Amino acid sequence: MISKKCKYALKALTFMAKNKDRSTPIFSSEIASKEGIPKKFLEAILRELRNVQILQSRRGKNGGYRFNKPPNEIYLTEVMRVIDGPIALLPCVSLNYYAPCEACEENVCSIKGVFETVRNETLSILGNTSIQSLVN
Amino acid sequence: MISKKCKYALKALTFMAKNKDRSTPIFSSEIASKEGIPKKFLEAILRELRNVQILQSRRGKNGGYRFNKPPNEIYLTEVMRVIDGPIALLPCVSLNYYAPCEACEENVCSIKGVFETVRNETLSILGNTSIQSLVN
DNA sequence: AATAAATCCTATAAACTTTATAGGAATTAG
DNA sequence: CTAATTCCTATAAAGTTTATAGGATTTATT
Repeated sequence: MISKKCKYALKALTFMAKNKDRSTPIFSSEIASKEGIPKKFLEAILRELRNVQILQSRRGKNGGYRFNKPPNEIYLTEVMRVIDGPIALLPCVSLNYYAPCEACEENVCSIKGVFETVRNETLSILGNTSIQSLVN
Repeated sequence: MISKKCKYALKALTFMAKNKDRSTPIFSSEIASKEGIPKKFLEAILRELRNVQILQSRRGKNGGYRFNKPPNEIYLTEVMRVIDGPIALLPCVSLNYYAPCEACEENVCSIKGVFETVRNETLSILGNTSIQSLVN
C-alpha cells in the first residue's frame, strides 16, 4: 500500500498538471480545498517535492508552486520514492533503498528472486507513467 | 514493503516445503531456530496459516505442523493476503480488500488506472509462484 | 496417573510509523 | 505597512508492527 501522504502528493501534482497553463503559481490552499487534503500536511508534502526539484516555489504575496520540470517528465517512481521510500517489496531487492536482510544469507535466499521480478514489472509501469499522463 | 511477519511466514513455509517428505510433523521450535524467527511470534504466524487451511497442526507430544495441501498449490498471493492483507497499492483497487477512497470520486480518479495495472502484473507473478517453486 | 512436549490462546507492551496540528518565522507584492 | 503566501520546528494522537509473558490445553509415553 502507498501511504495517504503519497496519494496526496500524486493528487496534488495531478491537479497542478491539469492547471499547468496558468500564468500564476498555484497556492497550496487551493490544492488543499479542491483535493480535500489537510492544508498543513499538504504544505509539508509540497516542500518535500520542492526540495528534490520536482517543484519550485515562491514565497510571499502572489507566491505559490510551479513545476520545476514539465509534468510529462515526472514519473510516478520519482514521486513515490521521495514520499514513501522504496518501491520494492523487500529491502534487499530495492534499487534505491537497498538494505540487507539481517539473518538471511542472500545468495541462497529463497524468496528474493520472485520479488525482484515483481520489482522489475512494477518499476516498468510506474517508471513509464508520468504525472501528465494521469491527466489525459 | 511486505512486513517482517510476512517474510517469516514465507520463510517458514519454504522451510517446510524443503522438508515435506518427513514422516513426522515439523515443530515450530525447529523452524524458529533454523530460520532465525522469534519462537512465540512464529507460533502466532503458523496458527494463522492453519486457521486458513494452509497448514494443519497436531498438539501434544510429537505434535507439530504439516501442509494441509501440497506446497505446489500454495501461491504467494494467498500467504501474503492472510498475513499482510491487500496486495494492491491502493485500497480502491484491491480485489480482496476493497475499500473506497473517501473524498475521491472513483469514476474520475486520476491515479486509479495505473495502480490497477500494477496490481494485475503483481498478481500475475505472485499468483503463479508457489511455495514449492521457491525451493527448486 | 503422572510427566514431558508440543500447540493454542489472551493480554500486554515497546518501538516505530503515519497523519496530522499548532504556532509562528520569513518572504514578497502592493 | 499590511496582507498573503511559503517555510520551519515541535508536538501529539492514533495506528501498526514486532514482539514477549504466562499460562491453558492437548497428546504420547511411561
